[in-house]
Amino acid sequence: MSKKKITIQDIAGTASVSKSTVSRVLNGTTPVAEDKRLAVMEAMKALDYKPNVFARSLAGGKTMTIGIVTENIGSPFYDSVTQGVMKGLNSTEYTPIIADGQWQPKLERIAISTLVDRQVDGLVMVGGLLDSEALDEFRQETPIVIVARSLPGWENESITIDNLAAAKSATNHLIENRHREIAHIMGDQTHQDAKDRYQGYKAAMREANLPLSDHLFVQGNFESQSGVNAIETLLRREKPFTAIFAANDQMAIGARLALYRANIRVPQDVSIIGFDNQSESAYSTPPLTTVNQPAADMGVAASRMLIGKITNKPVEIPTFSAELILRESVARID
Amino acid sequence: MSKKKITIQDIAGTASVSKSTVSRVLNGTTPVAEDKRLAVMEAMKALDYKPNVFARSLAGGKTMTIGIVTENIGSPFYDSVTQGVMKGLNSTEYTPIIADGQWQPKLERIAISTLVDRQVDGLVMVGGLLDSEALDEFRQETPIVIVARSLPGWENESITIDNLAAAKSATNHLIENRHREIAHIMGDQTHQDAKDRYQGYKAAMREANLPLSDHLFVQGNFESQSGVNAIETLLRREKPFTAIFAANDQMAIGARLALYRANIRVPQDVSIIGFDNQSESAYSTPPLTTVNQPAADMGVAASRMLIGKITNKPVEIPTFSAELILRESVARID
DNA sequence: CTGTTAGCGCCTTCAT
DNA sequence: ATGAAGGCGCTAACAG
Repeated sequence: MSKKKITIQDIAGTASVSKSTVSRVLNGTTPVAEDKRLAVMEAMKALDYKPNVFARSLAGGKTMTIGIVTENIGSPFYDSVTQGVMKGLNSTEYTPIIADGQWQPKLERIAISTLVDRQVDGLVMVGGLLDSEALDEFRQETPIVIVARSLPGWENESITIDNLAAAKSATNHLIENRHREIAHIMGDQTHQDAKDRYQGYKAAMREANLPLSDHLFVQGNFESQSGVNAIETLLRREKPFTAIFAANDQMAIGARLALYRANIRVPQDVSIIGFDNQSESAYSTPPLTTVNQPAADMGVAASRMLIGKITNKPVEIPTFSAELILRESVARID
Repeated sequence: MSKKKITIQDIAGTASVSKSTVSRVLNGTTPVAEDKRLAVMEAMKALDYKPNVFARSLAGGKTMTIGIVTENIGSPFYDSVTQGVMKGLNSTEYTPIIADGQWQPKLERIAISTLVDRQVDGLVMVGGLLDSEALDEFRQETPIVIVARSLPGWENESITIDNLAAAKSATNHLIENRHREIAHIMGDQTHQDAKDRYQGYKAAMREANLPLSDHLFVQGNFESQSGVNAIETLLRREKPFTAIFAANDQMAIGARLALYRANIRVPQDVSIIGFDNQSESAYSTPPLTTVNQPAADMGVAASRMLIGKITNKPVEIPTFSAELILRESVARID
């Protein structure tokens, strides 16, 4: 195929112009006479010219790469978001490079450093644990956008849903179906999302004048197994409950399995609501009522927002809202 | 933080040597006097020097990036593999850049081109659809390793398990539990894996002298919904079956849901076996017997193999085997 | 509008 | 063993 790499010089030659002119039509930085422009484009086509990314970066400063920091241990929810980010980048000139934080502040920091050292033109954090100050440090070097995580002080550069409101409406759904003893399986409280969902649950209970007894809360960590454990804990407490609101689908699925083992029927005996609308929830037996977060769309939005920042184009922060997906895991109490 | 970028020149200055020498200790290309070496290293530490990837690539030729081609629509199994690849790269000097083929030959081709244009030092294909010839075209430009897919002619550059054998042993497990009417939900037959699993199933049936009736096969596409549809089809045929072997967990889960809806108990009435050991399978009700593929490990191995090729180090092709994970979805017929 | 001249930061002969 | 010089491919002033 491509024997020798052809450069800007080559096409400059066959188009009888200077390198600069070629560069200009390439980047559209300065107007170029139409005829020359065409000649250049033709030459590029003919020689199958591919600009050298590295030379370009070296000379120009911009690397046309954007860094994505993922936290790949954990919920597939974040994977969807990452997919979205990449998809958003797909239609642009930017290439994503990914580094993994694995939900460990130390590694997250390293990941960001790696990316920054690689001189990415921008950074999108998919979730993450680093606090505002830590990120501020990097923010000076490169624009950053945070998606699927709410961080105080970053309202203008992050994309999230209102977890509190979503959790509240999920809980309300249970209440409307006449449930009174509603247990909550909490997510890892180091995540703001988990806290917000917990608060949302409490708010709903409070407004409905339902007691917020300690025995209704169980600590989980967003993983399925913690859902299983949560039910076991709940059962051991021997206090009645007719519904469960889990802070994510994985724990909800785990809970559902534990109930199955304990011979408790869903939804006849106990109703369940999850969060995130992962595919697992749709094919659970029975399918799980859950809260849908438009993960991929949020990712796409984040990428657009970042590119907006990079190119100094006006960016408005899109709003995303969660939506309750009604499925068979919730029954009405009569 | 780092106000101005410090270059090889700067550290050359503070270490009182020439740029060349710095470059040499940096790359270990030529012996350097121990004292100077130390001086340089100290300077680098002191100034927090970070080599410029782009300059290095421009001048040197190698870009220290490896491309990963993913197919992100579909099974989370491939995600695990990709994770593995990235993890394997993590401990190296190489940075991964990802492009997505989305299980579309056309896009896959574009993805590879993008990566090759970016002058990646190597390429790992996580799954994929392009045929041998198409890949050969790229192979000339850069080393390629294929993982989680078997492609004729690429035995020495791919990492897979023996899908046929695995499927056979899964089917045998059913047979040993005295099942005779075993249905098979096939995966997308454009995937070699799907074909192999189908063949494995048939081989097991044949060897056990069980009839291979047409009404026992249902075409699926690896997605959960196709598992649901498959059961509906099967039920409509009104031919007896006591067990199902699905070509992946997602379809198995879908099948399980459809059975639930049809009021058919698992495993009392029908047993199920899936494939891939995705987390969904472990928390299904009941948990699903499945075939485990060491996805992440395969990914890691692929990255090592690729780097071996790139650096011309001796690489031996590691072997991975699948393992049947016994869970509650299979019952013995008496 | 367009050609010329400098580098960007680093690696690599080539002498020494 | 080490410094000097040239160049990787491209962009960015700077003159015309």
